[in-house]
Amino acid sequence: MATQPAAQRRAEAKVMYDAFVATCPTRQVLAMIGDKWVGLTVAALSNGPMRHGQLRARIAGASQKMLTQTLRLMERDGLVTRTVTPTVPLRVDYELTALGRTLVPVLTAVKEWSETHIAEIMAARDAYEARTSS
Amino acid sequence: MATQPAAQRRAEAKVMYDAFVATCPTRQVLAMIGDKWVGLTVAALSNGPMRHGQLRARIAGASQKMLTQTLRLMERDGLVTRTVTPTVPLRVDYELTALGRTLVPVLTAVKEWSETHIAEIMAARDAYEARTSS
DNA sequence: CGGCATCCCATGCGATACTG
DNA sequence: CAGTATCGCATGGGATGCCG
Repeated sequence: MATQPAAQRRAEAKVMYDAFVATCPTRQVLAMIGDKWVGLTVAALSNGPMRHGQLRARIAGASQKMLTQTLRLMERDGLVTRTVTPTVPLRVDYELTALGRTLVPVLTAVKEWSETHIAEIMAARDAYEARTSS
Repeated sequence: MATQPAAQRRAEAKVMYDAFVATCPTRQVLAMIGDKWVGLTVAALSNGPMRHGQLRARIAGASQKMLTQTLRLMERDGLVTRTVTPTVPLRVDYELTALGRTLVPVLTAVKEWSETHIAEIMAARDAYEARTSS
């Protein structure tokens, strides 16, 4: 079948894109903080260490699985420390690292932009709905 | 079976969470800019209007479907304008709105945080790998 | 050229049940 | 109490082909 130019170009582009993503810090970080639960977790921990169960209660809506998964991810990326106290029953505390705390202002900036512009966004959505459903 | 406390509490918590998310500006915005392609698209358009095809080439890795979908979403949220010139062949230009441009500094802040701390993150990942695969 | 509809696979994520 | 494993549905997103 010789070559399949279109498909091949696509494949190459994808590889290049993947490589790009792999080396682009911003994309990685955006994926991280854009994660469904990371933002909330950082916010919850910004007041001090919390136990797994406390976080569960604080975040309400995250399944236990998702919370664990999110915390593991954040631990891996050096945003939180995980401290196990092997008593019975077990006790596990999570705390923001120095790196994790530097993320707080960034999330605050996003938060402020959000609160400032949410009304415009909602208005745009309403206008869009009105325009398209006519 | 009277009531099913656990399941019921879960259900209620979920409803409350959904309501919370629906009204929490930050979560909505985080979901928006955390979207796989929105960040790159804003970056691409920050230099001026671009045509659909140009964006395709610029972003390389986004399928046509995803690009269109992303642009629609951004149009809906009032971040970009979509201008159709009904020539043959068709020509469509996208441009950031005033609202869209206010988002640029926020993304820039994220970008700067990323570039500053990516090394730490990578180091944390390596350390984590080394620790867990031992 | 740009957009939409269809098909289809990969992944995300919740529910549940079990282990330490 | 914290975590893991399994299942199953819902969604994301790519490929392709047709229409304006």
